[in-house]
Amino acid sequence: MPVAKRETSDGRVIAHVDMDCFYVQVEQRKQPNLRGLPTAVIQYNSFKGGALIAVSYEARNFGVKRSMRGDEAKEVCPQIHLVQVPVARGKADLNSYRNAGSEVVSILSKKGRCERASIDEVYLDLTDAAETMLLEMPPEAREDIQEEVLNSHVLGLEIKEGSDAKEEVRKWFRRSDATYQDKLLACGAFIVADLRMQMLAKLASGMNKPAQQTVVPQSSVGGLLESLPIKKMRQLGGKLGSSLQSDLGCKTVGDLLQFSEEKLQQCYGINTGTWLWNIARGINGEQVEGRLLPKSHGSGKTFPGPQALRTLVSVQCWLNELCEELSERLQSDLNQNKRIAHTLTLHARAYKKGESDSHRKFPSKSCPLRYGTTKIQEDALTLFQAALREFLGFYNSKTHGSENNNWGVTSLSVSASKIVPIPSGTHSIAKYFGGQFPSSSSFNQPLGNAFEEAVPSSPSGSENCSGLISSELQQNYPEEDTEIKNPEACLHHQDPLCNLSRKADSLPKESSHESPAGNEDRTTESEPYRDLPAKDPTPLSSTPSLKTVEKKRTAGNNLKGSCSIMDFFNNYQNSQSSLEHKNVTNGHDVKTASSSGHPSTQIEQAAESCREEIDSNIGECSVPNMPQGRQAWDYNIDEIDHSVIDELPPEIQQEFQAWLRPHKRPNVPKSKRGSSITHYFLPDKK
DNA sequence: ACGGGTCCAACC
DNA sequence: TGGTTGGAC
Repeated sequence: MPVAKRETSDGRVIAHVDMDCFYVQVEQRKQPNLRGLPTAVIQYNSFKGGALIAVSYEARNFGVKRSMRGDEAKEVCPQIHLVQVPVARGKADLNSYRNAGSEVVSILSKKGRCERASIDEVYLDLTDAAETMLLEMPPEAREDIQEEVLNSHVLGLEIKEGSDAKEEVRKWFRRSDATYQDKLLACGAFIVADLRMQMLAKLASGMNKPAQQTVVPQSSVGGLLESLPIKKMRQLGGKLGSSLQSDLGCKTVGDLLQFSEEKLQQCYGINTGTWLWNIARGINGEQVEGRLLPKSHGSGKTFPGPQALRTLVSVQCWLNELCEELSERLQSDLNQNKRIAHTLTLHARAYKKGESDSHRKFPSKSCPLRYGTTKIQEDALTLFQAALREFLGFYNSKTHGSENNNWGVTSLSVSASKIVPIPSGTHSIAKYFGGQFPSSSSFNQPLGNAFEEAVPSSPSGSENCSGLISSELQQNYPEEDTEIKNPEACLHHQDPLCNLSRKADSLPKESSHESPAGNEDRTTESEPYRDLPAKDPTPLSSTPSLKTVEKKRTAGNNLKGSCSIMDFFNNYQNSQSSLEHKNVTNGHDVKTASSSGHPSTQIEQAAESCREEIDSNIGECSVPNMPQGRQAWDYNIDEIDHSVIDELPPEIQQEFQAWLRPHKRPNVPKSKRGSSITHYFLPDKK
């Protein structure tokens, strides 16, 4: 666990924790006999021995590199142990790594605010803990300094020839004439060393990296940046970094110093320009976000070259797998963290045969996320079909149809975002969602935005905004029937015709005789309740049962999206009176409730059942977000005497600090930039 | 045909 | 504001 610590310009002590070859460490914990041996983790054994995605330091010593194939690694290092990434549902399953990453965070987060940057990378703000330690046990008073600490790299500390490095480091940490910030930093180093020992115990694997802990005093930042190659700087490893080199002639971060902030802004925009100007000076005002949980979940897979998916059935097959995984993760997020995702997005890559630009853009599509594996699968497929039609072109689809062999999908992924916590005190709601959703409790409000463009809202407010695609799906794949029961048939050999002959027949070939602009969509709208759920899992019929209609009326309020739990709270906080809102949500006048937001979801439906509980909680909602509360904050920040800040409650201090940080500004529109010579310097505009 | 994710800024 | 895209790691 190599760790770099640094002080930011505002004097905070930040640790960057980067678990190197993390996947290997996790696998070595699973198989302790592999500890200390040259090991690599690979994905997909089939092609040239699989792709290496993590390499232990023992293996690196043999010249094994990431992005080698397994076969190459064996050549370079015959004794290497290759461990495969776990596979579930025919795809890489990163869950064990994700969970191990959570373990890491849970240890680190005891010492300070954590930001989970990736599966194996965390930023940790140790300022508070370091301050406490400085008071209780200042470095100069320490007699015992751990080995771990003495092994630190201290940037800027010269170790003279023949001198004892550890002694020098010890002296550096303990020197009494150090600045306050360096003493704080020293404390940070002690804390990190301690954390690393804990991690070691937790992961129980060898410490692989030679340079395990690096301390970066403020005084050495300048020298560091002066010689740091542009490309090594975070965020500059890509096109921006290239542009900096080719257009401004910068080889190192320090070379940026010669350019004014204005110049950099002209070249790269107001925010990037300021950011560049700052980082050249070692200034990075970004604070560590106190966020332990991911903002989204995704599941995807690539289908390189010949493996490309060429039929709707095989796409559906794989989408089902991806959605199943996603749904599982959403379910655990709900159970463990009491969070609900609101948006489902589908991404794909595809090529079209016979077109010169064979990899045209495949549009991504999103829609409100309905919980329940089957729902997610249905919606994902519908999104895919919408995107595919766009991809193929509305007119082309008339002649070729989407079941043609003219396209191939080379990657698929589904993701869930807009994840918000269930308000505290409503845990019974979580319980409500904890189990599987009975399909009977659903009402199919299939997809909002994805089709709104194709299906204009009727003036009355279009209670049913589903389009042709989804309705075809519903009809051709009535529940229970649509499910591909045996995905393995698809998974093991990627033959799309996985015992689905009947279903393949029922695939929507209809799309081949549909009108280009999607006008036909409207015709299906003539059955207003077509998409409502049957109470029983029977195929949907075009003549809805009374029960169904009833369901729609009660739950129908939610169709306008004003009644989700979160919306409920948001609206409240946006200064609507709860009474007023309650009237709306409990009433049957859908129109007045409609303001914005998502069409209905099951969650919202369930929310209705829990409304009383929410109402009782809402009374305890904090008031500061109410208008009066806001006004209290409406003064000039510059007029505040900074010395009082310390006396404010921590929360307010934080808010105040936020004001002192650099603010992002909206970027200047292109038209304004393009008028000058500066557009010549815009990044990578060819 | 460098995989599978995740996050962010910019654009519309 | 929110969906969509592109980029970065």
